[in-house]
Amino acid sequence: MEIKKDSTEDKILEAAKNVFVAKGMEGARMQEIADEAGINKALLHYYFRSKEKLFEAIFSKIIQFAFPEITRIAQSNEPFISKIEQVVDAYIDLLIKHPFIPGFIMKELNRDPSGLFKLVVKFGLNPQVIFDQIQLAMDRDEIIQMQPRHLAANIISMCIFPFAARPLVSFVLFKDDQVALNAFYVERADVIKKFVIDAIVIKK
Amino acid sequence: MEIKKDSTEDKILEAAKNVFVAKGMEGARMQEIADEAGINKALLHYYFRSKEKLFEAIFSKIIQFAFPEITRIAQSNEPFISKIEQVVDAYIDLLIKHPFIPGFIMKELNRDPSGLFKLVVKFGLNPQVIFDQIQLAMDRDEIIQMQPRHLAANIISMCIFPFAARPLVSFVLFKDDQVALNAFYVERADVIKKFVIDAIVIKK
DNA sequence: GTCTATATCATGATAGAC
DNA sequence: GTCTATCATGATATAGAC
Repeated sequence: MEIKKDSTEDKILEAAKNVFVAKGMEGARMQEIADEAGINKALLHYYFRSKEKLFEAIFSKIIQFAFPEITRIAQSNEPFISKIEQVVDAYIDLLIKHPFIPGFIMKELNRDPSGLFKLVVKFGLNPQVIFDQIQLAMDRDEIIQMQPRHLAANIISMCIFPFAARPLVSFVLFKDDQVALNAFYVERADVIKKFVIDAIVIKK
Repeated sequence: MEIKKDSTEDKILEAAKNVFVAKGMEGARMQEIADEAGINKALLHYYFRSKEKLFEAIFSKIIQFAFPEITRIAQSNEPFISKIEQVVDAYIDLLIKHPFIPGFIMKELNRDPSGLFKLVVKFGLNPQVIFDQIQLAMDRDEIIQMQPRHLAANIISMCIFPFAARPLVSFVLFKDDQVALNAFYVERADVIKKFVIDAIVIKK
């Protein structure tokens, strides 16, 4: 996610990422992006024809980053529980390193859903593969019976929501104590894994 | 959440709610609010001095609505599990009736956190009461040991996130089949209750 | 490629008639 | 209270010199 090189185009991309992430498409100002990049507004339009095009460039980069290859993990040959653990670890790790991603995506998701969908399709996220794997684990009595979509929703929700609502979590749960907040996020991976396993694994 | 009466002020509030919810503070246009209310822009400024003030009026109404009295449920004298069930039912019921709330709050949460915090404090949400109740249930061996903040985060996440990310859930999980999507939301309450209970209740 | 200066337009806000 | 007309600002975008 570090775009930084030192060409002008890279400086613009890095600056635009920061401003768009902080303010969103509507809140961002071309002037602010230019200032942050250390250039002037005209150059932004020279490299990217319009604000819209610049935003799309940034948005696309971030989406690629935000959807890790969970389908790949899902199709591996390991036990189902092990796959869940890997997915949770992969997500929490990504979110700790780039905590701005959920807030950014959720903001733009409500503004212009179609823009996101094109990219989701383009990067080949295939939910059916995941549901099939869940169903298989149920048929094998590895886990209890439940609708695959709900299981997926539960896991993803517990991973992403505390990051998407970061300002609220910080204030309500930790009175803005950032050290405690960061510790909380690090703990999330183990907490979620244990919680899910206790909920769905069939005790023998 | 229905503001509708028929005075001009009420028409403005209703129109402003719709537009602010759909577009957010930055995306909303005074012209559009005026059109939706069937009046002209000047009247908006006559009733509410500025866009900012109008937004605050709407935001405050919605926040009051979004934080049901979970502290009240928490302090009742019922078994802990029964309280969790009531909280989940209350939340899902609210979200099904007003599915726009999470998206709206999350958008503004990232734009101006302090505005939300003032209101959260004002309406007296006290997380410590909830954590104490969770701790008590653990001390009584009703549920397994885990950090109260994580348990709360897990439950709230599973309730809210699928609504906050509605366009994504609709597209990725249901290919925009709205009937199936609505059924999914109705099922959420029972699914979450069972999931949480299986994860934390100590089997005797 | 990079800059200054400017065109063009949309928006929030106000003045003033009725 | 409600309207029309207008202002003031600030934004995206472009023209043109270097």
